Amino acid sequence: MMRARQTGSAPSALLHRMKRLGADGAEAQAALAAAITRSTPVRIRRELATEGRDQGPARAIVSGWAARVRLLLDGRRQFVSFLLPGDLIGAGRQPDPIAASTVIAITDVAVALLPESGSAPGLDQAYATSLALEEAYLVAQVTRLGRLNAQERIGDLLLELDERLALAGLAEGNGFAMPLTQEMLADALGLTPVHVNRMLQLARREGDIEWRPGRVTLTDTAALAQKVGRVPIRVSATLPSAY
Amino acid sequence: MMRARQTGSAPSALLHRMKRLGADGAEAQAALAAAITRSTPVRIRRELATEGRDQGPARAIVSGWAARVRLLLDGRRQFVSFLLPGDLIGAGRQPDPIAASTVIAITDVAVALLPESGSAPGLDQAYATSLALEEAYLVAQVTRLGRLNAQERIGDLLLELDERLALAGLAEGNGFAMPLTQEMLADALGLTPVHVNRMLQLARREGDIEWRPGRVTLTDTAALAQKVGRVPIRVSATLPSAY
DNA sequence: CGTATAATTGAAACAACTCAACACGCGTGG
DNA sequence: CCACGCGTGTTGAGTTGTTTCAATTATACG
Repeated sequence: MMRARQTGSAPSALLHRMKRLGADGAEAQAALAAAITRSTPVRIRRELATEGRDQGPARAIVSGWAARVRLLLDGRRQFVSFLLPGDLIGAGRQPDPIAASTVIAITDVAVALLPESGSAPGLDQAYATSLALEEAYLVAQVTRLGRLNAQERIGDLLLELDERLALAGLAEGNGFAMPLTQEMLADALGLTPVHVNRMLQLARREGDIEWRPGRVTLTDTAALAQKVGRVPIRVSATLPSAY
Repeated sequence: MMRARQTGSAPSALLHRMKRLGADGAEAQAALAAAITRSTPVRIRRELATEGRDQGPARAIVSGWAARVRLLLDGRRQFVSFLLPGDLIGAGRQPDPIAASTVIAITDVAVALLPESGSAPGLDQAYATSLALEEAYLVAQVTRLGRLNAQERIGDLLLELDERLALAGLAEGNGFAMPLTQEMLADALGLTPVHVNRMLQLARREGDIEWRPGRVTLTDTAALAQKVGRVPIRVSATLPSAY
């Protein structure tokens, strides 16, 4: 059940996503491609950043999944967000940044140092838009936890993951490779693993999803979106609204 | 019970906060002061931004409180965050930004247009740090909703408000003017107003807080922080850790 | 095979919700 | 100046969604 494999690498999720976010010039793409060739592997369960410590240089997930996590003193754990291929880490521009949360590799991951801000046209715009997207998804996570019930939370999160993987060019029809265990899902959704299990079964019985460990299929994304009341996320008027 | 008054204006929360975030040069302060003189009033309950619509130019709350809110289709409401005096709106740098959430005035509010990015040294740094802080508080809100129980959520949020007001120079000993109703608190904490009411009473009985409509007193912030397991938020190594 | 990790099930307990009624302060208009 | 209405806070009783605990079954992997 423990899959240490990377999930989704493809032509390159990072190139794909950054292009969609505005880094579509040849120069920017070349700089990113160069960064990717120099990317370093990070093993599953290793930390990419530590809460309260130096954030380090701006980086990107080239392949694999990671998660932003906060640990409470008594052992409770909250997954704040998931980092998918093409997502950025620490792309903010303030000096001496400190990580607000720990980032941990959920699968084996490849990480690249991001080209310097300003080193190619379009790059800064893509960084800024990525940051705005990140914040928009945080807002979505807040409403998910604050106002959705267990069933809705699960459906909504799966739709978000699908949406974001599509942005990175990792759409695979109506489902995707899914390295999260039910326990991780629980820690992301503010639920217990037991309850996540029961609600997943319910969703399966109702035909909303298929679930094999390691892979989810969303039977009908539009219907599911309607069912959980999800609206797609947009942060820029000039960006396609597909995600 | 309806207090339409502004809460907290003082010498100027915006100047105070931006100075603490790195805009401490005379030029930056002068630019901000000029912006403040040109600030416009916004009435309670009016919107400062609308989800899905153009975000508009970067602005700051000069006085009063606002909130970032998301409305679900069936009427459920989630307060994503509160905007206090000195907080920024739409300080991201991506082009054609779209608001990810509606911003609504909780009290009468004064709003100033922010000086252009790059128009004075230190300004951009303060903007970036403010953005990072905003994200850190979003992360805090996620853990609050995901992993804290009702009692802890209330204590934790009150401590955060205290912390942030202090950053804006609006600390008033051990309490502060509090324009939020219990219903708003409920919508921020993912609870029902009834339950918030009961938990507030509990907190009062246990001596953690005093509550008069319009004003909260935190009897012993350190003890309360310990009780709810709260750790103060930091985003920059060069910034004072006081908040 | 044997061991570890993940998924599943059942029963009982609990935190938080719902519904409905009531109290209170305050501004407003008659 | 009083009556009324409205937003807010408070209370009680019953219900429900989610948790807890503990045990069992599947699945991967060496």
